[in-house]
Amino acid sequence: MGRAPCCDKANMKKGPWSPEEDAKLREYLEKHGTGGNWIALPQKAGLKRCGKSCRLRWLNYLRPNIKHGEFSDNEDRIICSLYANIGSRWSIIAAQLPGRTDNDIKNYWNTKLKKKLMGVINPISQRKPQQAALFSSLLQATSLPSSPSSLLSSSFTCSNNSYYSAQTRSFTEPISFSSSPLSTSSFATASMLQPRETFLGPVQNDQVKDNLLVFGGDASCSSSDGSCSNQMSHVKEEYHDQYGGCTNNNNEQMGVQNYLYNGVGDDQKLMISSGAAAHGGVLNGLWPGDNLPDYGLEEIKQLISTSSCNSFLFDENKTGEKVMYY
DNA sequence: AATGAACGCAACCGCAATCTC
DNA sequence: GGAGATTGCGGTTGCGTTCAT
Repeated sequence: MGRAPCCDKANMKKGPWSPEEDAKLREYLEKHGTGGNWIALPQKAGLKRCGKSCRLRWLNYLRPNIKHGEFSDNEDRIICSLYANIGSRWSIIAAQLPGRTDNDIKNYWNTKLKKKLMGVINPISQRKPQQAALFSSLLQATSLPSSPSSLLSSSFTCSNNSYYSAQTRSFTEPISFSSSPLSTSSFATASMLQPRETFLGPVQNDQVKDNLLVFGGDASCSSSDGSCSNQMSHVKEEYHDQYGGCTNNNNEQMGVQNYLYNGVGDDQKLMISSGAAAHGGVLNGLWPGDNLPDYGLEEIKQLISTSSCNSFLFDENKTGEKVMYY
């Protein structure tokens, strides 16, 4: 049985919003709110728009406190950092940047930030030995667990006594991570596991200190949809893929493993696999090689980890205690 | 000045998750 | 418990603007 369309598209206006439409929508929402039903809203508000379209317009543009314009360096860094660890989870990234929407960040990433990073990827691709050394030093710097097994046997304790068990690969309920400091040994995975509201609060500008990113504080709802939904079901899947059964990317994962077990230590294994498997990323060679037709997620992540963004991830002056607080 | 290419951003689309009845 | 409705999300597209030739 087919699914009914959310609205009668034939009678719906599409395309850019006029100031009049904006005014109608804003006025209605300020008076009545959404009433919990976006589908019915356009009719009530006297708009010939799809409910989805209204919702998007409100959340991406009309909603109060939306920040438009240039992204700051701190915001750049935050985006880089989170992208390197969680990939294109724009809503989660947006939640860390008050006033920014996921659409904004997505656009910004696709049009500017990615290119910025691409500008330095070529030189890196020519430095395999150095990169290996860099990887090594980065991993040392980040104090990752000594082996994947140490992670697999770990659990994440949460503020309200719920926790994630790697052995059972499940969360107890209720799910909530502590916002107290976590060492980077937890970061690679914990950051992928966090529900946005509880684990990562919005990053305040003054929270980026001494090249260390500090997360915490109140949650925000800055996705394009303004949503604050719990991400954990998705995260569970991700984690399952990562350490359990990666069904979609077996080849890539095998490729990772082959590489890992031939070339690098366990620390590296963890770091690489956490990114690669979690996203089902395409590994066009972790070392950008002779054939590099396109830069995949991993290359970008690698780049982020090794170049322009890493200065805030790692305190370059303190090789012994490189701890990020989240 | 004209024109085509590149860019940036708002909006759309489709799918998956969640909710409601 | 199941089906349909609604919401949330990320990828993609379309179009206006800017830039280069």
